[in-house]
Amino acid sequence: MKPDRRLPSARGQATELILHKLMSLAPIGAAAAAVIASLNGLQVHRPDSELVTPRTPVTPPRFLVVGWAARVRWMPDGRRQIVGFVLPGDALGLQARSHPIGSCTTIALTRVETLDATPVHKAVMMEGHARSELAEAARAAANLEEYYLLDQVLRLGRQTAYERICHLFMEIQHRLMTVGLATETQFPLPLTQETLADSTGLSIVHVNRILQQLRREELLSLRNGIVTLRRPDVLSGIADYRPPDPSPWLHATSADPAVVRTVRLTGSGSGLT
Amino acid sequence: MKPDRRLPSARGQATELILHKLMSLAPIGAAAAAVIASLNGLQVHRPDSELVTPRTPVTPPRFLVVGWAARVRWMPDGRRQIVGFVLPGDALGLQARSHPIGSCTTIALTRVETLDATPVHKAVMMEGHARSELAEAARAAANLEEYYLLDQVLRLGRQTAYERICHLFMEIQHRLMTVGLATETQFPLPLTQETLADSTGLSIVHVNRILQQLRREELLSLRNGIVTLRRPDVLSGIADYRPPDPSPWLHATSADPAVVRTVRLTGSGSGLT
DNA sequence: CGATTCCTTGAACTCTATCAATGAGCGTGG
DNA sequence: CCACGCTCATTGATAGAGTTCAAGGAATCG
Repeated sequence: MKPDRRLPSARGQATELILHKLMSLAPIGAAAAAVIASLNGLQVHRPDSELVTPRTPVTPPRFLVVGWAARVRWMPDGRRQIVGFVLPGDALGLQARSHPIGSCTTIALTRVETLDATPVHKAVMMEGHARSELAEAARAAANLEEYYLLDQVLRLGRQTAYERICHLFMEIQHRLMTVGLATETQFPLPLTQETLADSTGLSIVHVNRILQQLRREELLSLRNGIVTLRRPDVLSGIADYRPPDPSPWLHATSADPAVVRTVRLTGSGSGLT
Repeated sequence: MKPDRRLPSARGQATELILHKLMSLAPIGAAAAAVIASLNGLQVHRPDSELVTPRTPVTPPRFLVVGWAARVRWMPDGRRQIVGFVLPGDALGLQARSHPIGSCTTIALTRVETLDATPVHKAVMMEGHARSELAEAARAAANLEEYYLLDQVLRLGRQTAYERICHLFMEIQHRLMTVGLATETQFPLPLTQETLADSTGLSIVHVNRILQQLRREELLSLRNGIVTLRRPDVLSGIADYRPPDPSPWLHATSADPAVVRTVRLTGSGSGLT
């Protein structure tokens, strides 16, 4: 793997991003935060490389911190379906359930950077002290993952092409916002229309036409891999988008504000090179 | 709840069914088998009743032992999507991840009977002795559940109506066979065509036409809620159906044959009244 | 026997896929 | 610097898969 020759604070930003996400899922104390801050073992993966291979346990578990990946399922005739996207802050193979199975491959859609999540995995396993905070966060993350999977089923099963695209964009915007990589109206979308088609169960051509329509209607724009939501309210109405409500998972009081405040994400860079 | 006024051995059959399924997922020793055999707290649920309500923890966790249920997601305009079916032997809310979330309701599609799974839940939680066998089985069951969810995504995203129906039937046949409720060529299907449509993302009318076609081609028949696969090989070819491979989850040697032999399911009754 | 519920069938329509071709952007090498 | 090859986006024309509307039949039940 190539050495990391970018901003010196790259690793720090990465761990902050993970911490930011976990804190949105469960209260995270100083001890748990220290575990996150200690993560290292940066790996860089080239586009199209396989991050997770079916039937092969993920060794070791990792956090994706830069770039996008997708869980993909193939049919023998070449059709493929993207089951879900893996975005910065998401884990690969952290939950035992999460990956070894599924017989679906996870591939990098862009250049991807991952961190070794073994310390978190260990902390989760030996259900010790405040480390159970990490266990709770991991469970919440798995719940979230399932939530997005169910959203995907709803999109594919009962929404029109138009609704599917809107819904997917709202989901991505929401997910990226929780890790500080999107604003209320903008987010990076480093996907080809073919990838979009494989996620929404549509043909490339039709994805293109829906995007044209959305632009024509001035609901959004998409240039240089950046989506701008011009009418977020209208879009979420079209899609009937409902963001997941994390509150049911936050059994305890929400995270200590003091801790939260120490973790300010720096700017809203795209996180995509 | 109505008292159970059917075969005296009903509860015994139910626990055998669960044991049968768990043994297909992980080695189950005598101690763990005893936990299963001790399950009680039979409840009867009427068709259309809610077994699991979104945002409400399942209390207590249960095993479905008779009948069919479905996890359902609604849209405000009345469209609904069935995310997956819950068949005899499946758990409701056993895995922490499994249900409290998802914001999807589980409804009984037929008359349903459930057993209180609390003893199993406790055994899984306090990761004691051979009880970890139950934990392993529970994890494997959760993996399986995810597998079926991914199959559903593939069906909805990239298969034609014809393929979807075939694929779904192969999945159901396979799942019912693992609990002794189906043969190689026959299984009960207590679903209306509307339910089938809501699962496959199709319209009722189109489901009807696909079924007509499959009958006309003599690939299967469907009468009185019984599906007969006349050409299982052809059907699984059409659907590109691949049954989940449990071997990756069976880390240890397969279940003790002596124990297996004690658990003979009685006949192949439909289990559906 | 009427009232439901579910299944079946036909006809018209529409959404989405497929086929085919063109254009824009980009990196490479001569 | 430009030509070439490549990938990706775009557009039109056509075809097909699946939906919607509407109505009739079969089975069940009180």
